[in-house]
Amino acid sequence: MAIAELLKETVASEKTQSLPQHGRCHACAFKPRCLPAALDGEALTAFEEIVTRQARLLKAGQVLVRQGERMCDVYAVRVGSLKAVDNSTAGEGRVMSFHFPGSIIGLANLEYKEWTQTVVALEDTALCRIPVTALSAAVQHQLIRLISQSLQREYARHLLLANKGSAVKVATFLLEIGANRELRNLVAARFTLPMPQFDVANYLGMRNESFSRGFTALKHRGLVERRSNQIHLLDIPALRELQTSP
Amino acid sequence: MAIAELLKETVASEKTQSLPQHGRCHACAFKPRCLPAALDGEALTAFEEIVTRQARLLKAGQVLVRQGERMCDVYAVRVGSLKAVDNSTAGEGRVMSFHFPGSIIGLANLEYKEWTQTVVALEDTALCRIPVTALSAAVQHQLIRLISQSLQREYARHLLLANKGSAVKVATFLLEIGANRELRNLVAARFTLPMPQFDVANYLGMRNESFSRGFTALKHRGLVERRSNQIHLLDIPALRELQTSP
DNA sequence: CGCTCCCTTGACGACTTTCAATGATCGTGG
DNA sequence: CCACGATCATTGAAAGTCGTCAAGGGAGCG
Repeated sequence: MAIAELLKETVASEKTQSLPQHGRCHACAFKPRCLPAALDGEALTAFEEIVTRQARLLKAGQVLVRQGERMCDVYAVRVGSLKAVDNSTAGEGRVMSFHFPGSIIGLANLEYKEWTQTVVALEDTALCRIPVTALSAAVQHQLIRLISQSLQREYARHLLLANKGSAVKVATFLLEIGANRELRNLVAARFTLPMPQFDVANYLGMRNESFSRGFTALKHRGLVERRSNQIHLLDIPALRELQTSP
Repeated sequence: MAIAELLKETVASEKTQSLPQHGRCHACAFKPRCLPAALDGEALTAFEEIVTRQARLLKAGQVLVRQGERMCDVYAVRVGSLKAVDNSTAGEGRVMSFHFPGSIIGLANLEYKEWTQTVVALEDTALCRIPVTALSAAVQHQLIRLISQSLQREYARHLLLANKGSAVKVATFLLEIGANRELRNLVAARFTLPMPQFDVANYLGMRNESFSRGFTALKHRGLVERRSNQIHLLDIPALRELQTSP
């Protein structure tokens, strides 16, 4: 498959250190570590047996699931990235979350049996389809940890949305992306944003223009650099400091 | 116990319709339906066996758990109410959630083994202590539904924090309280807020003064009434309409 | 009665949004 | 290979909202 080949290259070229060796991931043909980071050991094995070969591939812009559809599966992201958009209110929708390799899509919808968000691929993306019926016994404990984590993350986002100015929001977002990449053994300080800027602004609860102003503020302080969607974090400690004090 | 007696009265007097009869709740001496609403049938029974007699009583203002403490248990609220406050940033802390009878406290902390929020009783409150070690097999499935629900709620709050003006935030909050009371078979349109106003304002990501202005805006339109902390929703449909359009 | 705590209201300043125009980047087709 | 158009990002100025500071009012409690 062309997409898989392409993405294989991406993963290989961006790798910076040798990956942990806790068993090869059979569900994912080319590299270990493409399943949720929180899963390991026997849980990982159990997980793999469930999802083996249940792959789904999307090109940039394609829709994974649409708000209102019946939900029968959750999806684990292997490579690529997606956004989850809420269209329930007027206007052009609000980006509720981004999903990168390792995250599971649909954790907020297990209770209501239909999708409450529309999920769209931001680039060529590969996923594992996981029937909710498969979420029993063996993996439930892991699942609980994952949802709990997500909930924690959302609380952090509340703090961000409520208090902070635009520059701080931008800085926090970029640091989050970096931290996420570190978990995936990629360089934290230099990366390409897969989504357009206005998606990020939307996610952070502000207008495109405000994001732009916030970003140039950081740029003028020499904390970040950018060409197109190529981001370079020049002074991560200073960015971290921004989050707490002013 | 004095508190329990007092609260028994409260529950009895506010009850509006006969409660569903799916088995008596042994863990809760006076009424059924004081355990999480999402639990029922055999799951409820299993739950009760675990938490039987593990009660904990708090007076208004008392701290249930403190941010940073080791977490060994989660808590189910039986009667009363609490707030969960994050103190990690500067300032006087941000209210992350309120907890009413039926909700479980600690769902976001299962992954990190310590409390990330300080939880304080808003009034005299009774809880069930539930060791996390007890969260196995029998109740895990229910637990997943509960956390998933919470996550969904947090997404809804994002929509609120990001888009809306102060009046809409106030309206949404009041409607949420009403909806929650409906689930507990209480009148939705008339209630007493157990928390001071500035806690609500904080929860909604705005200043006390902004909340006040938002509320009086609703009052002038004849949608709500208030004496002290006694709230009366005069026109619930109109309040709902506010949330969507302007 | 007077204290404290909390809510309300006003005025001003800071920040974000809005509207509008310009500029950059990329893909397409000539 | 260049030019064009489309999409997206930047920048400015005006308007609106919220935060801040300050003063006043009201309810509850000793």
